[in-house]
Amino acid sequence: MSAETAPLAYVRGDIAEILAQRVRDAAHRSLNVELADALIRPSSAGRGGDYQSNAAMSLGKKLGQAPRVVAEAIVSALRADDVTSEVTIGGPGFINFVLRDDWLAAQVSGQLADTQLGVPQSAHPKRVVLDLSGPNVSKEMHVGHLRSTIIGDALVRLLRAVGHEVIPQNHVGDWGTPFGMLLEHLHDVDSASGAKHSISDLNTFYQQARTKFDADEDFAERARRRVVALQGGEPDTLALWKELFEESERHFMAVYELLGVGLTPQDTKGESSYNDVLPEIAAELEDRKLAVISGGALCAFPKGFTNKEGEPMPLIIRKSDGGYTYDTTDMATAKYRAQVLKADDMIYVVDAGQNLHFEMIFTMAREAGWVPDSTRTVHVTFGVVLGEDGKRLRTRAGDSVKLVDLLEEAVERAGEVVADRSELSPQERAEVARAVGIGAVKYADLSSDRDKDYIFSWKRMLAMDGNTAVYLQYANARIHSVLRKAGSAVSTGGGSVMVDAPAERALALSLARFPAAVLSAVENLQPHRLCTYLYELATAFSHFYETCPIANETNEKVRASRLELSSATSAVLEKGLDLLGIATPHRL
RNA sequence: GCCCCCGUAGCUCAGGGGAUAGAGCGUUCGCCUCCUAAGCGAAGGGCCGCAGGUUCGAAUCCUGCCGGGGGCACCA
Repeated sequence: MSAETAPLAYVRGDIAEILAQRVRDAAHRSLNVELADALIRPSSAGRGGDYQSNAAMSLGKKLGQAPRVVAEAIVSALRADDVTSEVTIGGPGFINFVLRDDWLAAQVSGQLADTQLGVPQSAHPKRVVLDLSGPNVSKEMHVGHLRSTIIGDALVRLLRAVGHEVIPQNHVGDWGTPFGMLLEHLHDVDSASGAKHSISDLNTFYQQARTKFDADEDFAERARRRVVALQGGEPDTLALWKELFEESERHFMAVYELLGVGLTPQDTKGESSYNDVLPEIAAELEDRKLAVISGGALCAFPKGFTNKEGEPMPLIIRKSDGGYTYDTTDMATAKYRAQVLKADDMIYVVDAGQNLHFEMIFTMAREAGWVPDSTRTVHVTFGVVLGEDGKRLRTRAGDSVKLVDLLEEAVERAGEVVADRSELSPQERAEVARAVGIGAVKYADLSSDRDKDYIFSWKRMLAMDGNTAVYLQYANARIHSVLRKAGSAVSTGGGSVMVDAPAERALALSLARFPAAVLSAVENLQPHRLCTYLYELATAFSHFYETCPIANETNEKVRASRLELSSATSAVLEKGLDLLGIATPHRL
């Protein structure tokens, strides 16, 4: 037992790591084995422990001993009294750990005084180039851009939180065949190209151009020539293009602002910015025999990819008409990110449909020696946004839903919910509606496994119960309310946390797991792991709130402790939601 | 034809080698003279798509099927 030993002081990071180290040490001392993994996991429900080690079973097999005997050997050699109050062996050889109450209390106090709330900085900080959002110039942003933008932004925040340097790259679609169509069409209908065009005009123009392109061969030919003019830098064409670009970027920034996403014009590095190097890219691949003419086009064949006919599958580096494709642009982009930006990691947050394309690009860029083996290339995929009918989300007319409309509706719907909150001023209500509405949309996107398609449902995402942003925001608002009532500023860690009641203990344990949740989200590039954690924390708080009086508690020491637990919960909720890009109003 | 993703409670989703598979919604039943009831508690609900295999142990890993989605030569 632990009574004689002082508890281990506050430690940053995943608390399971501490137990893992102790178990490895014990296994080394008692059995003379090096445990690669102590297999520490949160305890199964109802087993009375906080954490368990599952290492004895496999180790027993390896050593030819009964798992329970191995477990006993490890436990007898274990030196963990400063962390645990009880260590038992259960079942075939599970080692169960109960953490010391006073250590948990010290963890929470320490966290509260720590600006990082326990989240450790990476021992090997990396430079991460992260591709996200990627809207198209002259098209309004639609739901198709939602996920890349939201998930990408959350990943930027998460990676930075653990100490990585992140360079966001907004690879906007501002070049290529569609612009030939669009520019040629604009030229047809409005030869005085100095006229200003709003983004929704452009959206309409775009659709008209598309229709004309498909129906009118003469127009299609002119459009192709217009692409060549654009790529060749013909002044009038370029001037008109620039207008489109600037109007579009104003629109993008307005959407990012509304969404609360940190992207700025400095992060924009569109397809057009690689235009000048495309000939060099093609020439280098051709000179080095990495690309050959096939069917009239210059093609590179990365190893291991075949098409329907079982033939090698190409990246089209230069079309038979001399133009370049997004294969070329993406090769140039990969080279730039690896060699100019000197990325350690290159992350692309792009829908799952592009998987084959990026696998080919990554493979070819490595074959060309542009991306070194030491640089990690990751395609962070995500599924489609579905309507409640289970089909791709569309408007009634069958068009893709404009992002601005969607977000405005979110704020409006949230506003209706907030309307009867009489204690809020009109201005506060507007701010709260925004935080709740936008938060709901973002959280709905972030809270389930990104690889899955998800069903967009207003009713569910704005629900007060369950794993939603509002529920978390509400929990946090309640805490602020309690703290106001208590006349206490948000505590910054007076070290007065005591862990006694079951609900206090459960809350403290949940708080102490925050760093592990962040690390898990970062390592797997899965924001939903943090969401799941935050929901568990909010649930633990709700239980604590129901069963433990806080501001009304008469025992001063207990009251101070509970206020500090509440403050810590608020701090973690706010930090956690901030890492997801979600606002946390103090009043709802 | 080949490749990628998905299949867990009626619905929406967690869990991705460990003990008795968890939430929320919906259903049923409780809880506001008490810090925000936008809340909390309880009950009921499961051949974890199917079949093999690996393992002391499989919802989890492997193989093959079935079902859904996506991709596979000059659009991006």
